[in-house]
Amino acid sequence: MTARHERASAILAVSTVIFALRTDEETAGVPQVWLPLVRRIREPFEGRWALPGGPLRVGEDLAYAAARTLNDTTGLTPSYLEQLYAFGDADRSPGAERVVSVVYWALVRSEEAERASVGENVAWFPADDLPELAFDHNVIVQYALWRLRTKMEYSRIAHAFLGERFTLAQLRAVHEAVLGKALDPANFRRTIEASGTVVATDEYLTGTPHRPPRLYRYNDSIDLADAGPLPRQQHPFEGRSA
Amino acid sequence: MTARHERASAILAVSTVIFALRTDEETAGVPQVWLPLVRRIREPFEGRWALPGGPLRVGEDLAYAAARTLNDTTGLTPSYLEQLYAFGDADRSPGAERVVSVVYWALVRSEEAERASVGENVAWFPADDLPELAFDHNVIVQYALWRLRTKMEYSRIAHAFLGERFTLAQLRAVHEAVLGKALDPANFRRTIEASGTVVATDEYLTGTPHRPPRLYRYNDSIDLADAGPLPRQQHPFEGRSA
DNA sequence: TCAAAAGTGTTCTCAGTACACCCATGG
DNA sequence: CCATGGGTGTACTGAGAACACTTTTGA
Repeated sequence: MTARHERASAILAVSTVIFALRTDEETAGVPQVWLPLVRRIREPFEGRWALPGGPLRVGEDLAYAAARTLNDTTGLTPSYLEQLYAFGDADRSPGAERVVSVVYWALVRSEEAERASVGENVAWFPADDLPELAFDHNVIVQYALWRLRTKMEYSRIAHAFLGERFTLAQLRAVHEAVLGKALDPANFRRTIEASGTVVATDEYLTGTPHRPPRLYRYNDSIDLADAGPLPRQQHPFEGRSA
Repeated sequence: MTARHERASAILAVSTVIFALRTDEETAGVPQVWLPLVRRIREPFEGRWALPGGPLRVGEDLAYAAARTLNDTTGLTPSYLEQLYAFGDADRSPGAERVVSVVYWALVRSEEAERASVGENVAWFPADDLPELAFDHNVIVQYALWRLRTKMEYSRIAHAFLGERFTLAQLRAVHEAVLGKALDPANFRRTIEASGTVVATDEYLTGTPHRPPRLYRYNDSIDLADAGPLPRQQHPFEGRSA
């Protein structure tokens, strides 16, 4: 009949797909989407790369656990964090007990991404050229990428890759990197300005070899109105510097 | 550091928000969105209405568990089932141990909804006029309703409320009920026909007090392409008749 | 022949796109 | 003064909204 107080027979974990823009040496200045992965140090899939994550602690909210575990493993503090999907198919962890993973996706600013701890067991990979990952993590990353691209087109998340002030060219570069195609500068400018998501400041970026572009800032007063009626929890975890 | 093999300190359950269109006596033929709820028979929130659901069984996929528990409690078989969100805030189950709920939302055809078991502990409610529910279920229903409305505008889920053959007026009535506003019949027809989501049959619905409308059917050959790269699992649970 | 819904045609608006062109700065 | 990206103007296109109009049935 209805729910008994049996224990659900599953381990509950939280993982996060972290996206940042990085400029590869090869791609010569054109930023691309990268993500940090951690190497597994035990079976199953020992030695394989996997999404950062960990178990949910007592009294810890899901979003908080996502932010905490990603910080523990990569040292990063995300500027955007959103739940992606709960993966719980019975066969996703062959041999071992079934794990239900509540997966989040996160964005980090480029400056923040520089500071990330890298080492033997943490490394960055281009999002559309990954090795074979542990568990079903390849599928998960694909889905997260799809969500990132889809949401980029109707939402305001691009700002989460940038700092406080930015030029429209920088904002456009974010869109281009995520969508993987060039955008018309003139039309992009008009679309963004019409949306009211950014506000022009009276500052300009100097030192360029051409006309100095105006700096803009994020317009906080605009309601996102695209995440549905779920209560906002924009920054569930304000970084704990080591 | 990374995930230990500790047990996550949470009970894992699956619940479902079930939507169907019903024609109230009061609203005189205009269908509205309704949903079935079950009455809780133990603490916490004993006596309150709640979403149907239950614990996840060993070796059972999440979507399957959603379809099974909703069938167990309401007797319904959904024509559409999709994951909504994982709710796991530490304080959502006051007093009791924290429960992480993976919530699904489902659509059932009107004929199927008629057959639903109703009784002392199962009843239907209009979706936008609910009593105070157990746990955070009011918020969950609000979110599911938002998803239903959002998805209705760019996807093909409306068919899940109807049978094999239907008129465009019936399809339009589904949209109108979900969106809560009237739509222009002429423009609706053109939009739907242009989308290629339905195919005209050479049958007509007779017995109307006016010109008999043509019957259409769902176009299976069109890819939805709106759910992202997640593997399809359209009908995880093919009803188990009691 | 009339009411009512099925179905068609026409126009308007607006967002997105393509692309020509001027502006301002460092070298 | 010139190369380069910043920034503006303008025209084209397609989707959606508004609404007038014709068609086909039962009563």
